[in-house]
Amino acid sequence: MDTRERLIESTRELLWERGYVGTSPKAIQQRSGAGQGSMYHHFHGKPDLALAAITRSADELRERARAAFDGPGTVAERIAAYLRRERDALKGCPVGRLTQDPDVMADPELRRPVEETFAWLTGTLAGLLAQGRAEGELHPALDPAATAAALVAVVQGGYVLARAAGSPQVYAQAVEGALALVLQQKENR
Amino acid sequence: MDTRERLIESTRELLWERGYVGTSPKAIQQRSGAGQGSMYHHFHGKPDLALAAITRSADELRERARAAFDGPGTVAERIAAYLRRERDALKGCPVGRLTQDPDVMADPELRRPVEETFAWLTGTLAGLLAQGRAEGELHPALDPAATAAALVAVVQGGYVLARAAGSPQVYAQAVEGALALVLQQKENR
DNA sequence: GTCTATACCGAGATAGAC
DNA sequence: GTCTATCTCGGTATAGAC
Repeated sequence: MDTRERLIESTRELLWERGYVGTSPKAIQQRSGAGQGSMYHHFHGKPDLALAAITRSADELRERARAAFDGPGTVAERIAAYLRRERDALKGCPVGRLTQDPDVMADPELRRPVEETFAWLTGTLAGLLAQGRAEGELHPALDPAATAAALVAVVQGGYVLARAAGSPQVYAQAVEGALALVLQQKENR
Repeated sequence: MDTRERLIESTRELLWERGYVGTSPKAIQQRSGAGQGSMYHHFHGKPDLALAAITRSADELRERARAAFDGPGTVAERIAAYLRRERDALKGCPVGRLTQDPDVMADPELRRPVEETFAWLTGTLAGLLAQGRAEGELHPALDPAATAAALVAVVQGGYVLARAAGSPQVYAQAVEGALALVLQQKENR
């Protein structure tokens, strides 16, 4: 991995662990093993480097979600697979976390990937839910957009609960609770 | 409002807006109108002041939730009232946000109020759900603890979605989606 | 209780040598 | 491309006068 690459990866880790305000150029340099001059040679500064890191994290999240959504099985199974996918609940969501970073939200460039990621995520999930409803797999009264928003929110909020409790268990509990509500519609249909 | 009080309130606002790492003593002094010496007279430093602010925010959250939970109406109505309560979705949760602050989570003293708040919240909500189930108001197969975790997560995650989208609408959508899933059980019973 | 002075360190970046 | 030197500012706190 070359220097530029190590800088981006180190920044991704630090943004995930400490957020934008909590991440200093010096910390990035130390973790990546790159020197001061090296970092400023490859990037214009902290925001520039952060943009590269955030964009990559957003892309990665999208790909992982797509893999579950496009996987095998019924709509319900694919949604369950997405929600139950192994996650490091205590670390939280590398993209969702940026939402709490005032400096990220204040910068349109840094903010865009975050905004687009969640728009895509809820939109895609809503499409999947609509499909499941059309195929009679889900309750006809189910609102795809609202349900999609609720499910994505459960994941993001599940991280909050897990971190607050200091245990990943609560995350799993929240997800199972939500899943039970969605899937139960099938049985009651 | 005396100086000490203004210091606490200003810190609460800043922690809410910018988090712990993003809040400097200087910023607190400016917002509260208190001088350097004044702040260090009333508090031992940033962590001490933050503890007072966090504790108060946690207490406040608890009281507001209790008001909804103990309000009039059926269990379903009280839960709906809690979820639909007016919230400043774009600002997020003053307590949940701290969960993303590495320095807060690393300090047991600062962390405790956060942990306790969510434990109480999910526990209380679970009790309410269990009551609703016992009284035949909710589906007998509903898991109170898991459902409570899911609902609290929807609120916390709803804030994330709202901030990502830059619009409070998404928050409302997520909450309504979750509520529809929970209440629908009643109709299908 | 509140003020000002002072101190030290890290954040964030630039300049120029190699 | 990478290194070191240097710069300026703000974060965080202490000391002592008033």
